[in-house]
Amino acid sequence: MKIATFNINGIKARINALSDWLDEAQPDVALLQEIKSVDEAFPSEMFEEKGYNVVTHGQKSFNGVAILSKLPLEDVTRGLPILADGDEADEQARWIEATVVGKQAVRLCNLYLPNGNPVELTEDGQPVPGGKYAYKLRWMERMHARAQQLLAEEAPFLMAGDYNIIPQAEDAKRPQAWEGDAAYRPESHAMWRKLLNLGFTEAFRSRTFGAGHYSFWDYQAGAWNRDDGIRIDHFLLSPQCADLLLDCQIDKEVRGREKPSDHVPVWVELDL
DNA sequence: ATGTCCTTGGCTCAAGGA
Repeated sequence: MKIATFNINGIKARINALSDWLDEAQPDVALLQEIKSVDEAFPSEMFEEKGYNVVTHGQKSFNGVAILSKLPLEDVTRGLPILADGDEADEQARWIEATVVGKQAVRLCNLYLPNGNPVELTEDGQPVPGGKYAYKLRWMERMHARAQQLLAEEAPFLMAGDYNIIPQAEDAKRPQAWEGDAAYRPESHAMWRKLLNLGFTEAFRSRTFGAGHYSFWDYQAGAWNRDDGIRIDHFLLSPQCADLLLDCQIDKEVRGREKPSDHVPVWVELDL
């Protein structure tokens, strides 16, 4: 089973690019982020005609996630659970879960992690409460709690999407340019490791080593032409899911096409 | 650090987000 993640940066602007990529890459499942559309405006019919089931969790203008799947999507839930006193339901559409059943069932968590910039810090270096960076870190804390719940089931599941996290220096062409950025700050790296340390396998790095592998190139300053990219789109696999991993690749060439997203698809092949 | 793109409001450009 081929499962892909793809931040499309707006469904209206990406209809053709997305359609073409689906036709040739033929993923069984596509986890989409930044659909930037309300549910009613998402062109589900176009994907249903290609044989996909479609579920969305959208909002106006920003964010929004969707799942396309050739297999039925079961037990769909939207949003991260409210996990602590004082937590409010997330008004931002960034998380959707569903289960697909191949040889066995696998739970799919599709996420669009907050960007977190600009970073605002207090005088003693703490993220300003209510600021975008504090929201990112708090969101990661909630995601961590949800991951713990799912791990307790000891069944295959994955969490994939746009993490807005550059894991290591080798994941950026110019790492020094990202120092201080919400995707590369120490607090962000600490939360990323805290997630991984629950026992996840980062699919791409379990198979490919070394620098020069990116999933995002900014539209600005000729980043694509200079291959000035970062790797921020990831798959985290639960132990039972990692055992099923056959392959993980980045569809880099998609970035060089007509009217591209600033992200490219990343996919895993699972023995399912 | 900014050589861009996407969205919306209610236009023909500006602002916010990334």
